[in-house]
Amino acid sequence: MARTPGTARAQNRAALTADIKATARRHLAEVGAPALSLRAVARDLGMVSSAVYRYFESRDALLTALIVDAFDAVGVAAEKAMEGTPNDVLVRWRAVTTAIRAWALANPHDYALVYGSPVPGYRAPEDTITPAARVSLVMLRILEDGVASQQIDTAPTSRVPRAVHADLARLRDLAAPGVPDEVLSRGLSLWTGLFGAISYELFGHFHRVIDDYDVFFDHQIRRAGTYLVTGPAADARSPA
Amino acid sequence: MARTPGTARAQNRAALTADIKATARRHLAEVGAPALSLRAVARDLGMVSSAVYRYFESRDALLTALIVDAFDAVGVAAEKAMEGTPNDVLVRWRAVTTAIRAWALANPHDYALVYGSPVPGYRAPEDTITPAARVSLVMLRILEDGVASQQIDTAPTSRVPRAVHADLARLRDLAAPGVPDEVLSRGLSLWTGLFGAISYELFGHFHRVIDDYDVFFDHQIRRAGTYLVTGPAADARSPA
DNA sequence: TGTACATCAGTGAACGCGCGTTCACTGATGTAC
DNA sequence: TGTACATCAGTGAACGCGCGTTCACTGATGTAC
Repeated sequence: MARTPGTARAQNRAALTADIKATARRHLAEVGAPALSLRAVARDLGMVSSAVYRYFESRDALLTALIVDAFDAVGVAAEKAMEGTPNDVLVRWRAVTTAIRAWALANPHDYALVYGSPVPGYRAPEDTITPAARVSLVMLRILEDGVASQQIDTAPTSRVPRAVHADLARLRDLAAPGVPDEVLSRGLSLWTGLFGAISYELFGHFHRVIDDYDVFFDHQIRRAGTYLVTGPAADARSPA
Repeated sequence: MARTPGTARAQNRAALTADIKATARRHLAEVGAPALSLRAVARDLGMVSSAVYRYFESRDALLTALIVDAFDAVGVAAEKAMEGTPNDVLVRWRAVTTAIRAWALANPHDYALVYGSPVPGYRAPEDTITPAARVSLVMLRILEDGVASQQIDTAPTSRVPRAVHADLARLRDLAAPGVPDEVLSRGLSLWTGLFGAISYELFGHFHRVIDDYDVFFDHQIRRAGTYLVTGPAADARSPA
């Protein structure tokens, strides 16, 4: 059992690392990422600022940890929403997107941290790529299962340019076997659209335009789900 | 002619105000909004930091001016793209969205300033609302003309919840006469989707997924245009 | 056209503050024999 | 089980820096008569 706990020192270390991150997240929620201060975090924990350097090698390293955690959190939210749903594209799409939005509303600064403007001067290391992809894999899974069970109309509706096909093919091989260009393309469009909708709401661009965001979002998501499954109107289709 | 020029002092004032803004924009492009420093701007102009207070009452006021300018700039970009186009929804949609993306790519920090995370501690005054709306009016105009000329399929495809209808009705009365809920709803969805797509690209979320952004964007925009005009597939339509 | 006064632009010093990071150090916890 | 040494956590002072904003001031530009 000496596996997780380890020595008392190691335990303390793990606990304090978690404490620092938790405090940093609280500060993040108050002042935003660019103003996040290592000294303030230390002060809040009753330790001297230089002590934090035993746990995080720099302010950027702390930010990276927060970013990784945020990506993981939104990934977990999406995965949980997916769990236990039947293989019904509309149901899953709605459950997952609703969960992502709910997470964003509950953690606006984490959302802004990962989906808002990049923090100036901060360069994301490679370690963030895997956690960042997590939430997208849920989406791709919906597409995959939806195509496999023939819920999603896969008929091509527009010519896919060669360069786009190359990108989609790579993505398909990597994480979405069996999902044709047509559906991947539709899916990516809805996916970026989802984050556009959440950002618009969260960053206040619908101020005085939309009053009831909950209902509006759900309505838009249902529309999007329909489009995902059926594609555009038949009269717009030009066989490839 | 004493209108625009005015006294020599007033001219100097106008010129220096413009210089300060221009310098601030340059700094913005280098360090981002949260790190924008009034002192650094002053230094760069060879003046003492307190002198800037003759022109902008605070750092926030300077930021507000930059925000207003950015909103105006993207609005102008969209308007210019719209000018001279025939009343063809697909052509206009493509021209306008392409212009907006081009502006964003050319001015990433301005884009981030207005469409990215809000600057922490900064509260946008009401003066930003009108310039912020400018670019959206172009979109609404496309819808309006497209509906009036019967290019856009207006057949309802899904029940619009009451709360959403209320919001859409207000928007219609304000800026989009004659555009039915169905089309407004579709349009808003594509509109937020546009900014989602640009943000995804600009903020690096498609790193290692999409290689050729130009082609990808254009492909997605054409898809979206088709959807805007025709709506979802007929078999998905449930008459209201 | 000329003078007297008011307005304005820009200066320079100061206030009070916070930041990230380094470094030599003390004292506690762990490890090897 | 006990001792000697190595590792580590946390301290406190310091470096060097930058920030927004205020204020009393000088000197130039404008305005009214």
